[in-house]
Amino acid sequence: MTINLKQLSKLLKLSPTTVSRALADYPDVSAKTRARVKQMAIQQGYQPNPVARRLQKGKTETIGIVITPEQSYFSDTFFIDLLSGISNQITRAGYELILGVASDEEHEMQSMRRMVEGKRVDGMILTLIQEQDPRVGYLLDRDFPFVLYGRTRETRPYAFVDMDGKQAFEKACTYLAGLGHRRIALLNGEPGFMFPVGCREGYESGLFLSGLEMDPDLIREWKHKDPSQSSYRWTLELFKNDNPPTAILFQTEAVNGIFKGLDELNLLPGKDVALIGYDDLEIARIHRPSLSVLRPQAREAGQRVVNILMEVIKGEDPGKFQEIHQVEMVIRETSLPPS
Amino acid sequence: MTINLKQLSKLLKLSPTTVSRALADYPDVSAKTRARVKQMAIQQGYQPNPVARRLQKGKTETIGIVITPEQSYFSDTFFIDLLSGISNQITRAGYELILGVASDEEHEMQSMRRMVEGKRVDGMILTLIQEQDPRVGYLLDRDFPFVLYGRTRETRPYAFVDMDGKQAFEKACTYLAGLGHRRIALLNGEPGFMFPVGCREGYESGLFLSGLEMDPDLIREWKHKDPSQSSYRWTLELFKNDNPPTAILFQTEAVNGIFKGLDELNLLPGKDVALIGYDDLEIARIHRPSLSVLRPQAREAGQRVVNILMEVIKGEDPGKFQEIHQVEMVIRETSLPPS
DNA sequence: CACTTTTCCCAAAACGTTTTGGAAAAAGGA
DNA sequence: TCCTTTTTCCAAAACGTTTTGGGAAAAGTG
Repeated sequence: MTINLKQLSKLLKLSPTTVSRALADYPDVSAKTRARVKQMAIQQGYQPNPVARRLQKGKTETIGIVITPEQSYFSDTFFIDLLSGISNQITRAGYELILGVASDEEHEMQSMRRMVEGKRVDGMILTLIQEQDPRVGYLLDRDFPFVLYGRTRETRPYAFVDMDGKQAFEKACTYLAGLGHRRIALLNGEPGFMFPVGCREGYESGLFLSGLEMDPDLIREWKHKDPSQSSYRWTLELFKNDNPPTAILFQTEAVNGIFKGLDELNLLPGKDVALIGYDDLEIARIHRPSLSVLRPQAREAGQRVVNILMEVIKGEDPGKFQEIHQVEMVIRETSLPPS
Repeated sequence: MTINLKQLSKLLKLSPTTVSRALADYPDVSAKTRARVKQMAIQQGYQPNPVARRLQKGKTETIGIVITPEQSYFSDTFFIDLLSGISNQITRAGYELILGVASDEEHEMQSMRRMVEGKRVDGMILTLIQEQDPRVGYLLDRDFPFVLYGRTRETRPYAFVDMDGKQAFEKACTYLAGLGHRRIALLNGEPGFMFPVGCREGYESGLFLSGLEMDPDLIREWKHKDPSQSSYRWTLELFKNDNPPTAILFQTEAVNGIFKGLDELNLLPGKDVALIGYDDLEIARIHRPSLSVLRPQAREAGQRVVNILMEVIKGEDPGKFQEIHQVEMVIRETSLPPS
């Protein structure tokens, strides 16, 4: 059923060397035999055994990624889009993507160490990055190729692809201010992770650029493990304020809790309170009124992550690859002027 | 940094053969040297190169799975739980899980063929099974090891782990009937897939056992690609009925659309209409009123899938492994008697 | 003690590629 | 024609394991 190189070369009355080189387009095999070899290879359905190739090449041709279920991150389209971009690009390079699922931070590290120290991968992709992320230090210490989707606090140079959360939230904030909103709240992600840091910077910068004061009472943080519940509570709390917000910025994962909170307060989303979420999840499109969002291009980002990782594996300086991608704003029905 | 077998054996003044056999607990190496070898291996941080082992053993020690983004299947906890069970069990066996992400059915097949014909995996795991599933025929034809999470229409014997959707829906249906509901609707999954078939059987059986007539007007089907939108429309349509339902059975993925539809009709979930969903997603727990659900044990199922696949790879008859797991019912706040 | 059995170890082969370092044949140049 | 260069091919080594098939030494047996 599956033919190997030796058998194929016998069929062609050539040496395995020549067949191998013909298939790899080496110039030292004549055009005629090259064509003959390729045709026979196709006819016989020959595919080089990847395991043997890996051993000889000293590469695993494999990239590793570890995900954690808690990352409600896994919501809808966003993460799967990222993964889709990653997977396709890896396949295109003839590589493999191996997946670890870890229940907590400890197992996450354990799963990564198994891949790295067990020589199971040539490079790692990291997501859901923390401000102080032990994984980054670990990989830098042993000079192992990796790329972050996101950023962390680390002085040594490393490669990353990140969304410009700061610019995104600044844009959303100035947009709302431009509509006349004066009390804009931020329901931010969990502290400890890197992404909310940028969100907050953009939010503050947006307020400043619009000549608005920052009010600590209008900033709240929800939890990854329980986005809906925590955002629900914070929504109620925001409106206990004497001078409640007329607009809220948040991550779309938290939208269910916000809708629920507003509903309980008899406030209509979009009408009584303007809303702009980060991430274009399905719920954002189908909800009535539909949700205005900041839309990161997760698929493209995933592809870039892989392309960069390939360069780093080749030996390029990781510090050269630090990309910050712009985020577009999609105005739908929940971003009207204050009533 | 990373030591290999030859270097380790030199350090121990033993042959590579003996070291290899010592580490593998062969009886033909003395207890004393075995201990010595193992200690040195740990001290030197030796780990056998998996690629070399795979080549020699003629196995890839790798399992493949292909997912499609359209499977809104990916919602929250369910799929990630399944994947978590799969991943952990695979790691425990010293194997690897490689992941393909395919945008449509064609690429799904293509991704699988690459894994199978490219000798990249020893076995495949299939999810989101269709009634007529070309993947199953393909794998059976070439006698390649695989296990389904789900079932399909196929006469040849094959291994699967499935949830007893029939029993689950029957249980939910008779429960609601027992509360006094006489008009119970079914908002079923997309035709063509296998799961909705069982749901429908259970639903009909439940009605029958409760002495209720089946009414085709109370059965609707939503689309995978757009669960919320389609279920929203069907919800509105259900209540155009002269004799509308007092309860709805459905898959929890579709709950947003149902809530939206009920809201628009000024019907209170749980109070005016009883609801029981299949799958215990986050939204089910956090919604007020909280949603009664049928809860499949996805993690355990994932582990079983892997254990079975390992047996099939060893050469066991796949027909021996056909498991149907019971589904528990979690009564929360949306399953009250009719008002 | 002489023979058989058991214990313990190892050299060599094998897995299926790619790379290295030529070598033979063909072509080009005088 | 003879020498040099180019073209085209290949044998052997290498990648790092595990398995095969002994073989020497130690232990048991009569």
